[in-house]
Amino acid sequence: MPEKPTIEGLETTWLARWDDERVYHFNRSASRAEVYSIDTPPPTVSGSLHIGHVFSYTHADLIARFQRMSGKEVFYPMGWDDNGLPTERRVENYFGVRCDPSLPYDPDFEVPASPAEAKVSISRKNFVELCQRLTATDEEVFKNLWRHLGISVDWTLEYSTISPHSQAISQRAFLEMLERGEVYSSVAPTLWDVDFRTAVSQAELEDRERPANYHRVAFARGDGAGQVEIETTRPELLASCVALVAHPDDERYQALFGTTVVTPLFHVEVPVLAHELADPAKGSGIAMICTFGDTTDVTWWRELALPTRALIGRDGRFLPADFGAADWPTRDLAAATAFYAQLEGRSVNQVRATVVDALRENGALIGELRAITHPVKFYEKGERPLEIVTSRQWFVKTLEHRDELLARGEQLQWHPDFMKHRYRSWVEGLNVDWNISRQRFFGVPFPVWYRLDEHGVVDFDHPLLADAAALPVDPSSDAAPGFDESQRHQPGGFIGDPDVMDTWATSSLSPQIAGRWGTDLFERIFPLDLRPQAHEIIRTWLFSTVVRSHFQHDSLPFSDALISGWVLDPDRKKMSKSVGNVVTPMPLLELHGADALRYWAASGRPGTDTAIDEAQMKIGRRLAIKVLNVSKFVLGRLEGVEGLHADDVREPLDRDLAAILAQLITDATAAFQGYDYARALERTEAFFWSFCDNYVELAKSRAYGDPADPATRSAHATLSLTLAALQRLLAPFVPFVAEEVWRWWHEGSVHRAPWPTLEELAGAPAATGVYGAVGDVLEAVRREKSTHKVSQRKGVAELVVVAAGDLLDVIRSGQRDLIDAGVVRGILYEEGDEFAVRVTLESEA
RNA sequence: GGGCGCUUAGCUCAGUUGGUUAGAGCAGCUGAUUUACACUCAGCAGGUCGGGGGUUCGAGUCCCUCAGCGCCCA
Repeated sequence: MPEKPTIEGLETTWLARWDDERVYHFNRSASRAEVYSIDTPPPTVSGSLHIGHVFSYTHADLIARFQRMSGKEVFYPMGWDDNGLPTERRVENYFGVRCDPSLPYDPDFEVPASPAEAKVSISRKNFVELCQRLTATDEEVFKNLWRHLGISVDWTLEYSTISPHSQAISQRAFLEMLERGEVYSSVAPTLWDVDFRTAVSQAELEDRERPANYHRVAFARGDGAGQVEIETTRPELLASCVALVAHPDDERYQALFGTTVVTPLFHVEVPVLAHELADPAKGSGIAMICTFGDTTDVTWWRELALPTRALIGRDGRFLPADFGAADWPTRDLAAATAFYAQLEGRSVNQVRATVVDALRENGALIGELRAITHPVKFYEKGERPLEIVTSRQWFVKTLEHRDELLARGEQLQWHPDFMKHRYRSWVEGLNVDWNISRQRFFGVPFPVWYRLDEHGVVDFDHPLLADAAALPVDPSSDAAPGFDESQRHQPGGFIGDPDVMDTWATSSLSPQIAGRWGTDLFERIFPLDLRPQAHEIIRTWLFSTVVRSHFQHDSLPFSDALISGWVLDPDRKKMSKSVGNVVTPMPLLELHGADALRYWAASGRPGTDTAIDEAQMKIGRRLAIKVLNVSKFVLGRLEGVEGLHADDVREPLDRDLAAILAQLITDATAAFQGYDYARALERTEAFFWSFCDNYVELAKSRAYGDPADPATRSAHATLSLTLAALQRLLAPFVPFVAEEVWRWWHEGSVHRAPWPTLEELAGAPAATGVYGAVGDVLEAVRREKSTHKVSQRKGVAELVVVAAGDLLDVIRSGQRDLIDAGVVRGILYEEGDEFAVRVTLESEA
């Protein structure tokens, strides 16, 4: 025990010792019943470090430490989600490169010294190498933060979602789903980001309010008898119009249903149809259906069995149009073709301007444009509105399992409970199967190839599957089973599936990856006990993990989900990059210390958004310092005192404190078991400060007495038992200082010490109220001294306590400590109904 | 449009199944002074618990309703 204890330097010391002693090492021989397993979120390492990370990872760590002290063997891995689009984008910007999969690998490639405006095109393999290079350094930064914060993961269980192991697991799971018919590929209209040039899934969408204009456009009736006016925000898609649609009950259009109209400019005859998704209140109540302007168009196209006249390509530019083909007739082929020639190859905005000008010129545009604001679907990381592009994609069948997935949500224990609504409303709102293919580069490839027939035509319907023993495979460089690499792209040969999987398609297997699915380890940890995560990824990570486990294991992947809230900026505003109010954790960690940051994080209850509050961190730091000081004092009193036991707690005041401590242990344990770490902290902290300021002051004089005196021994035993309990109750919250003070008088780590129980207090003594009653009297004495602005060491000439008889007896039993702590020269008791204390201070002389 | 959460002292938040004068910390104010701790200790002051209505002997807590803030889904 140091002469002058300080919290400076504790982090460095204990981080190293914990490593040396393997305090957080998971014992792989433990049985499932002995294990508490945690499905740690693998953070996206290419994202910036964020104070939100500190927040939610601390919450998980609090539970991990509680469970470890409760005797569980804690499986607490750490993963990195390094594959996927965020990494690609970061690599493009960081190195100034762009992936062009048509280029050959250049083994001598060196990155530009400084990223230039014009990006250098490199091969896929070169690109992937750069991704791996950058994520390796990013992961170090994250790891450094977790370690500094005292997160008690077993670093030997580290994984990354792009590692060969993860790829093998991900590919195996995919092949098994394919075998069971839970995944399929099809050519379908898909939401598409034209900048990233990839499909995106429903989970990655977000609506953004955008200004737009309603254009009123006249269509001639097919029989020449007048015209029909529709309103559209996307006149550029006029050429892909396949029908008009109105609500079946709409009086205005009853006569039109079953007839045809002709599109202006392109002279294409299209039917007028009825469908209940047409909104009579929107625009003129009749809309044009294009293939495809939005997801409603896709629904109409499918349900009304309309032809496909897709015009927008993967790069967002207009494709050639096949006017005059069988399902694309026009009454004026020459005019349609001539006008469309001005549109082909142009962007959406350019086409819109050209079409609107032409409509205005020929009189089909009616009146002025009408400005509106409406929600537009964006890829959450994208900058331009999503288009709908028809392409081949792999889908997981979620829609037909909706009811089972809803039942899984009910089966899961949510903390807080109301978070289950997020899951339910998401699953209820699913409208397309989960698209897991991405037309990108840094990800897990699909382990499939396709035959080419003698004409070089691809047979997508009979994919060639990788051998399970060969996983992981990369079909872009590994030859298909039974083929030779020379047959790639050759008639009669094969091609590899060009796509990679959605990041969530791999991270949804975090239990299988971390738990080494296929080995005995997996059986010891699955289903996991806890999924800790933030609420914004319920619809992605949590949902997708439930889907995979449901299909693969017919089980929930974990029994409990602990959902953390958001960290708000100090003004309670949501943090975002664009607003520029994102707070990075390292400076705060260095300024206030890990225990202090953890204390702040622990005060944020599950599911509750919490503002960054440096004042709260300072209180945590104060708590840590107090733990040092009170431990030093108590252990100073106990020097040379041997063999203390709960039976030595004899004095009424001490026994009552022990009773209150027993209640605290019961409460804190129950709170932790219910995942309410914040409540456990609040209770423990309140008791701790009362112990320091009241009990220690009351018992101090006794504690300085003769160790052989039973009263002194009682104080010593109480101080010892209480301190030992408090150090452990606080250990999950302030692990560094708790470890420091525990080791002053114990062998081994506090983080492997048993969680306090009532047994160590020799059962719970009955509460008598002495501690509270004596405290009330002491408070009255202190108030009197404060009011008279004299030292608390000032003597009290006479203290008169007025109370009911039984209460008087209680107070009398604590008299000795009260007299010492209050410096009381004389004490009198009076029977009375109203509790009162009269204090006469000693005169100045 | 459907749903969820929040609204308690200047600020941040506790208030378990309805039960005595509504709690804590911070900030503020007034003091103390060093045999664990100035990164300390004591004390004081501060609230018609968002508005309205209802149930009840009794409502911060239950019910209805309105408002504001935040979020989820469509």
